[in-house]
Amino acid sequence: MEIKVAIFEDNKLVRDALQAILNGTPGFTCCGISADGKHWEADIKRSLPDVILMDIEMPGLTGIEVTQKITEHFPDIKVLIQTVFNDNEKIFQALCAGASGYILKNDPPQKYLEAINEVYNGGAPISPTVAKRMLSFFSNRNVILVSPGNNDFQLSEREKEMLHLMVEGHNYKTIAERSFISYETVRTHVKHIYKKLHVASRSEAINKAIQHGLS
Amino acid sequence: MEIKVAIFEDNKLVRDALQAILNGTPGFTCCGISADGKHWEADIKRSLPDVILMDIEMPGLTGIEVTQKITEHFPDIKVLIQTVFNDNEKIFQALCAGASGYILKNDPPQKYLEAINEVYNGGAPISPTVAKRMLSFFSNRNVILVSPGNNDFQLSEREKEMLHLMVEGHNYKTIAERSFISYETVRTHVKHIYKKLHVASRSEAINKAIQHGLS
DNA sequence: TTGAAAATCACCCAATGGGGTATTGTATTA
DNA sequence: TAATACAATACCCCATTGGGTGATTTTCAA
Repeated sequence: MEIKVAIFEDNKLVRDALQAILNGTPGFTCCGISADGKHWEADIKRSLPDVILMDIEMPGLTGIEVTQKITEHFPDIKVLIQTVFNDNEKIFQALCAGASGYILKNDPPQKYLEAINEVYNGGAPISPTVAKRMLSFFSNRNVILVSPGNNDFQLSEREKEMLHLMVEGHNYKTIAERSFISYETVRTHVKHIYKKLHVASRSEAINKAIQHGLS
Repeated sequence: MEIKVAIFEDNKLVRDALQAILNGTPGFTCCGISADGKHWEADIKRSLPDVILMDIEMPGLTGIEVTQKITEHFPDIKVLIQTVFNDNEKIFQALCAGASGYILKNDPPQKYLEAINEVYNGGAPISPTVAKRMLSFFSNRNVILVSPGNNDFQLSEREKEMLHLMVEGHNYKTIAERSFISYETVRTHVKHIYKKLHVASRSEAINKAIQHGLS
């Protein structure tokens, strides 16, 4: 049984090269190629891949966002992210996106095939350089982990704005000034927020907001 | 030049076995062994290792705490953590402690030696199982990154407790009940906290506490 | 087109929070 | 031993916040 691989990659040269390598190697098939993430859902439903090779720097929807959506909607499909990891801040976003492995963009083709095989078999291939960057990124940091999802408190956009400003430590007056609305309107929004979050004070609201990633 | 390795491991059998392997292999020396982390600083200053093999589950000071202190005070010493990683929550604590690599406790001796060699040469060895756990741990989580250090607001222990309860959303009354002190005493502590943090309201204090990892 | 949210503003009253000041005992340290 | 810092307690005054009630306008979907 061949491993069906779909490619998301904006560079045509790289895209074609990867496709050629995959189709030219026994055990692998390239079942789909996409230059961007715009139609990721349709692309995937057509190609039905086992493994997706995802470029992290794509125009429009980034590879991170597409990976997030794919792992959410198609948890059985493994995503292998290829990156240069120049941007340090993106490392942990990419980590949280739910990919199954990370390889470097200038790893040799043989590494690509090994990595694809490894994720297909439930492994988690990480290139040494990527691993090193990951560790040094987390080294001596304080990180707060937030329970996933459950963001369905039905807060309106305006209410989310208010809550965000509250989390930042503002009071009614400064929130009103920043939002160009009256003090009393801010209070009304906040009352609605409290009802929706089932809390009765500012600090409880802030706590809940942070705990559920509403900030 | 031989690589000088110090061992932190509470199990005597494992400890002796590791020592024997290291001393029996050309290129490696065991320069120190410790059954716990109580005297980590003296131990290290005596043995002056290049690499430390750290057991994560030790009595007293945990391996995570010791690793944190070592990487803080001796940034040139590489720490290689050996773990079973049964406890999922510990993964990211271990990550943030600043270790240079992670291997599984039941990896074969050959893997140990390879890993020690790899960290010594600036690499970041991560056992496949550990890598898989790490990725699945971060998968689809929201994470808040916090600026490191700068915790020198000179808060007393009691004040930190108060602040912690405030961050959790409690009011004066419930803080007083939980801490078994009076309402007015809580208020006094909180006033002191506000002065030390240079804030003037609860939400600002909460914000600052989270931003600086005081919670 | 009619109704349901959402967004805006306002007033009242009670509860909570914030700032100042003061006293007492205890522990640590110079 | 004296000085210093911290913990704990208490009171006053006023600012801010929380809850209720009510109203107008807009927007969006059934």
